[in-house]
Amino acid sequence: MDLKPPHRFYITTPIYYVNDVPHIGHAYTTIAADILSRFNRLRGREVFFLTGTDEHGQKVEKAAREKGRSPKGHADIMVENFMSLWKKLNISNDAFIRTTDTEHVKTVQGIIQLLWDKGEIEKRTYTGWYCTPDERFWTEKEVVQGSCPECGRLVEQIEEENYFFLMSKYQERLVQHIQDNSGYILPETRKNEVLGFLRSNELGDLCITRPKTRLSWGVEIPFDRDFVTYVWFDALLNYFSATRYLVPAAGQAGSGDFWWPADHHLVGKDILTTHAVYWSTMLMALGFPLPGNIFAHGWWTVDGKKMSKSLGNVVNPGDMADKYGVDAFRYFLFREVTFGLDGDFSETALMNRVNTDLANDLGNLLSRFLAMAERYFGGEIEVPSGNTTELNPFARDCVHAMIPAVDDTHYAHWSNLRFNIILDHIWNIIRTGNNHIAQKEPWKLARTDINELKVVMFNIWNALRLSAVSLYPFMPDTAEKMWKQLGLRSLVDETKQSLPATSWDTNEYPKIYEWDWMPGYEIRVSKGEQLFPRIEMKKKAQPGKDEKPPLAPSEKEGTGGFESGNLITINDFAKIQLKIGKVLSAERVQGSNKLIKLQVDTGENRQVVAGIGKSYAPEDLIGKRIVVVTNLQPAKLMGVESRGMLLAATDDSGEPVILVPERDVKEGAGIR
RNA sequence: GGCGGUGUAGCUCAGUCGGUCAGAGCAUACGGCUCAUAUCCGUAGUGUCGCUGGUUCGAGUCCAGCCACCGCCA
Repeated sequence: MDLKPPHRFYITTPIYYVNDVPHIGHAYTTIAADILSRFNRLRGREVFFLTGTDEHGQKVEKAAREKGRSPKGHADIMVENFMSLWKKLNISNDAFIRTTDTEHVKTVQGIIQLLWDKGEIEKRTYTGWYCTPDERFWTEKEVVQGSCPECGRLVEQIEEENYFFLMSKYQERLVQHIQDNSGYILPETRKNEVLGFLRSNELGDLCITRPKTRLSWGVEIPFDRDFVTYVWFDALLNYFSATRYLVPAAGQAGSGDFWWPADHHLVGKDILTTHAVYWSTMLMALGFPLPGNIFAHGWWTVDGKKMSKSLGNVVNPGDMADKYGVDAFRYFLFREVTFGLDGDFSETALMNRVNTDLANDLGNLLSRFLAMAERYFGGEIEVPSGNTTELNPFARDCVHAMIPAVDDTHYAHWSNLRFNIILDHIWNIIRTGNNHIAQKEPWKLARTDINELKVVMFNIWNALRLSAVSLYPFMPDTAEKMWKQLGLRSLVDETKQSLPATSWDTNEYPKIYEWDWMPGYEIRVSKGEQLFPRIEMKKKAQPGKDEKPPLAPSEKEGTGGFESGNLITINDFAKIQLKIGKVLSAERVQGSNKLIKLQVDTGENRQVVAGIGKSYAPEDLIGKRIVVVTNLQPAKLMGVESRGMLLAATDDSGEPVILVPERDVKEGAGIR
C-alpha cells in the first residue's frame, strides 16, 4: 500500500451513534478535529477531515420500529441532528460518512472476507448467559445471582455460534508498537493504562458477529448470510472505508491509498480501548499501517456534576453557540482545560473567559488600536523603515511571544494537541500589545513625535495581525473579522499565497506568520463591530442589604441559565401571589401514580393538583400547612382542575420535598 | 484486590536534569493612565509545596512508609 505523503493530513472523529442527541462531548471532539484541520490547511497541507454517524445496531432498529420507520429512514432523519450542529459550529469537515453508505458496506464486506480468507477469523460455538427480554448476553461475572444486572430478570444459559476475530495473537506486537511509538496513544497516562492492561491480562479473541435471528440491522457477512457484523467491527472500519470513496479525487484509480493512515484518531476516553486494542489489531491482521496517533480526551462535567439525562444538565452545544457565540464557545472549550483531562463546564466560567480573555484583552486591544489609528492617521498604517526584529525591540518581543505558537521548534505543541498552551502563547502576544501601548502612550506621542507614533501603531497592528492568524484555527470567524478590520482582505487566501514555493518537506510556515510579511497593497484599517461585547455579570445579592432593583436584562445577556441573566425586579415578584394553605383533604387522581388532588384552605377553599404522589401518601398531607401559588392560571391535569400550585423543593435524588412554614401561620396568610 | 496517577496561593493549574522554583492566570487590595468594551498598565501579597522519615552540601523535585482523592481492569 502506498502511504499518505507528509503534505497530506488525515484526521477523524469517532462516528457518533445516530440515535444520540448531540451534546457537549460530541461537539468537543469535533471542534478539536476542526482546529487541527484548519491549522494544517493554513500551513499548506491537503487535509481530509472525516466525521460521520454509526447507524447500525439494535437501538437504531428498535427506535425505528417504535416510530414506525425503516431503520435507514430513521437514520436519515436523526443524522440531521449532527449535520446541522456541525454547520452551526463552523465545522469544516471534508466528508461525512454514514455506515449505511453502500460503499462503506461493500468495503466492510470486502475486508471481512479478506480476513476470513487469511484465516484471521474463526467460527466458534460458545455458551453465555442470555437475557431474552433485553436481547443481550452477559458474562459470568456480570450476572447477579442468576439474573440480568440491568433488568433483574432471570438469564438463561444458551449456546450460540459466532465468528471471532483472532485478536489474541497480536498482543505482543501491539505492546511493542505502543512502546516503540511514544505518541501512538496520548495522553501518556492513557497509554500507560493500555500498556498496563496488555501486560497483565491475556488478550482474548473478539466476537464480531451476531446471528440475524437476534440482530438484523447490520452488515451481512459475505461468506455466511445468517450473520451480520456486530458492535465495533463495522464502525471502526469507517476510518478506512472513507479513504476508498470520500477522499478528494476518490474514484481515481488507487487514490485512496494515498490517504491512509490517519494522522490522528480523536476519541473520548470511554472508547480508547476499542481503538487502541481492537482497531490496532484489526489493522495488523489486515497488514495495513497503523494510524499516527490515537488521542483520548476527557469528559466534561457540568457545574461540577456528571452530565446525565436524569439530572437534566446535558449541555446543548447549539444553545451555547446561540447564546454566547460560536467562537466564544469554541475558545472556552480549548482554553479552559488541558485537552486530554476532564473539565468542568459552567456558564459562569464561560462568561468569565469571554469577559477577561476575549473582551478585555483581545477585543479591547483591537478596539483601542482602531480608534487611535483612525483618529491619528485616518486609518492608514505605514510600514516604518526599521521593520525588522533587529531594529524594533517590540517586534522582537512579539516574535518571541509568537514562537511557541508557530515555530517549528515548538511544533510539538501542535502534534501533541496542547491547545490550551498554544492559546496561552497567543495571549502573550495580546498582553505584549496592551503593555506596549501603556509604555508608549500613543496619545502623548500624537502631540510630540508623529514618527514614533507611526512605528508604535504599526507594531500594534502587526501584533494584532499575528494574533489573528494564530487564532484562526480556534476562532475562524473572529480571525477573519479582525483581519478585515485591520485593513486586510482574506486571511485564508493571503495565507495560502504566502506559502513558500518549497515543498512541505522543508516544513516551512507560510510567510504570513512572520513579522515582516506585508500585503502588496495600502492598508487602511476600519473600526467595525465589537468583537466580543462584555457580558454583564452581576454580583449575587447580599441578603439583608437593601439594593436598588436590578436592571432588566438586556438582549445581549440572554435569558436562562445564569442567575444574573434572568434577574427579575421586585415588581415582577409582586405579581406572584403566595399564600399559606391548610390541607383539608387529599386523594390520588385516578389513573395516575404521581398526581394527588388536594382540597386546600387558603382563606378560601380551592382544589390543587400536585405531582408528589410518588413521595407522599395522601393521608400524610392532611392537616399540613403548605405554600400555594394562588394566582396561577387554572389548569386541568388528567382531567382534574387545579387552581394553584403547591411549592416543593427537589432533593438530590429528584424527589419533591414540600415546603412548610417554620411555625404555624394562619391559613390564607400572605407570603412575601 | 491488581496496576497506574494526583496532592503546590482563596480558585484552576505550571514547575524540565536535585542548585534564583516558590511561579502563571483568575479572584482580592492599592497605585497609574485616559487611546479603549468601567477597559489597560504597574505593585502587593498570603504558601509547613498532603503527612512522616531517609539520601544529599542542598529536596515540590530522588527513595520508603502513611493519609486523601482519582483513573484503568476488554
